[in-house]
Amino acid sequence: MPKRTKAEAEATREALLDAAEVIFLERGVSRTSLEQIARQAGMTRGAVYWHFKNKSDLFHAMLDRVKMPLRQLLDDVEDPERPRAPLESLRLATLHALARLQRPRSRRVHTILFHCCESSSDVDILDLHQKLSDECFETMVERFQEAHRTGTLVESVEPEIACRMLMSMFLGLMHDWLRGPDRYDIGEIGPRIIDTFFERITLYPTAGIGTSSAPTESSGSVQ
Amino acid sequence: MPKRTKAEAEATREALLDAAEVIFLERGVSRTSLEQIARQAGMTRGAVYWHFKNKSDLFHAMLDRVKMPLRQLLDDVEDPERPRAPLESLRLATLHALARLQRPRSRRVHTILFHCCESSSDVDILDLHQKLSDECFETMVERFQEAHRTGTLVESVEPEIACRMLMSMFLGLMHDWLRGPDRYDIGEIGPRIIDTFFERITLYPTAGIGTSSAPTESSGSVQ
DNA sequence: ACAGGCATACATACATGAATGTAAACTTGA
DNA sequence: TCAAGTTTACATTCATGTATGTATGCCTGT
Repeated sequence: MPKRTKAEAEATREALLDAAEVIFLERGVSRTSLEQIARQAGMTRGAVYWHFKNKSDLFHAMLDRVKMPLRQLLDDVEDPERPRAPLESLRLATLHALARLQRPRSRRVHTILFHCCESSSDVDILDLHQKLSDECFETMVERFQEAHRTGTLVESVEPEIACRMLMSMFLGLMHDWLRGPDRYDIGEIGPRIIDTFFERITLYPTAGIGTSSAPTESSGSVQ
Repeated sequence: MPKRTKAEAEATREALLDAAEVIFLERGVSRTSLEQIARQAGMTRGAVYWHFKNKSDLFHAMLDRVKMPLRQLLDDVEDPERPRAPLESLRLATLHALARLQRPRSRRVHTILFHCCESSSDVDILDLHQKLSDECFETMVERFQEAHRTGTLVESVEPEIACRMLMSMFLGLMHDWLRGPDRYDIGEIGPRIIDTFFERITLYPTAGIGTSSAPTESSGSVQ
């Protein structure tokens, strides 16, 4: 029954993307044909070619439905007008990114990105990750540098190294957990890892990280 | 000129695997045909099908030429009769694994594993990583537990968490660096990351690790 | 030692199937 | 009716696996 209303057309588009997520996940991107995606959505290849130029286009559209967590992380760091201690801000952002990752769609798409698609096949994952990673590093390292200046970051820990440690840990944790999400509860392990990391590199002038009563002064710029 | 000597046949086999590394790297595994591999090696598909059952078999043969660094890491931890402190043994093993990764062949193959192949396409990467990762965790966590018992590991750091931190950091660093090896010198950044990590979780009864005799105080476990 | 015979180490040819992209038909909402 | 949305049909491309061809190295009997 062709030709639905405009809303229905949009619904089939979403259904196609949903289907793509499922099939990409279980067959891998390169091994899934557009017909498999169409059938999973209850359509035919014609519908796919109407809404998307080709598989690569569909893939990008699928990615666009989930904001990348690393980018979202940065946005949430900047979030309120209320300035936090830089390390605390980074910690919360990381935890938030971890929480986002557990949402079904985000989890599926990132699993596909990490484990079910090749670099130079249908989409240039390399550049995609590259830009995100670089942008993420540049923004986060400023926080670490500020923490280092203000003495919140343990002095023997270089800001650039701390930043790469955090990013590597997060990346590695994603990679490992998404490989087999049922092996352990990321909602429990993840925060413990993040918190332990920040606990080990943070110098507390007065109180601890605890819940949120982190001290935000220590304005004695050491230099 | 068919039918070479036995040594020559073995040489073509190696040439085919070399070619596979190159082409897999630049085209991705699923997009490379066996003919492309054969031509890169100066052969035809007949040679490929003589030496290997199919693309999956060839892929596994390629993997077999590089011992997996994580497994090699564990072997080297156990290496001499001389018993080391568990954390120091882990640190050295990690550094050694990092060094191995920089060797051209290892680097190429691991780049392929991380970025140029899908999970359920030609080989089951998931299981492959899974077994390795689990085995690695089980062995390493014992070391961390021992360090925790003997007081070498900072008490507020749980052994299981420390183990996952190290593994995630290493995995994430591999993933990130192999994505664009020319962005930074892993030979310099890597060890600094590893050393900083162990410096931050180690309690030194008397002296420090390499150069830095930094005492890790701040043991006032808050909360 | 050497002449056959056989297995080896490839190359070539072919049959098959599957995925792609496009064009044309169809069907219904606006 | 017109165009958006979807189906069906078709031509093309391409990789795969296999079957066959073939020349050479190696071995064995004498």
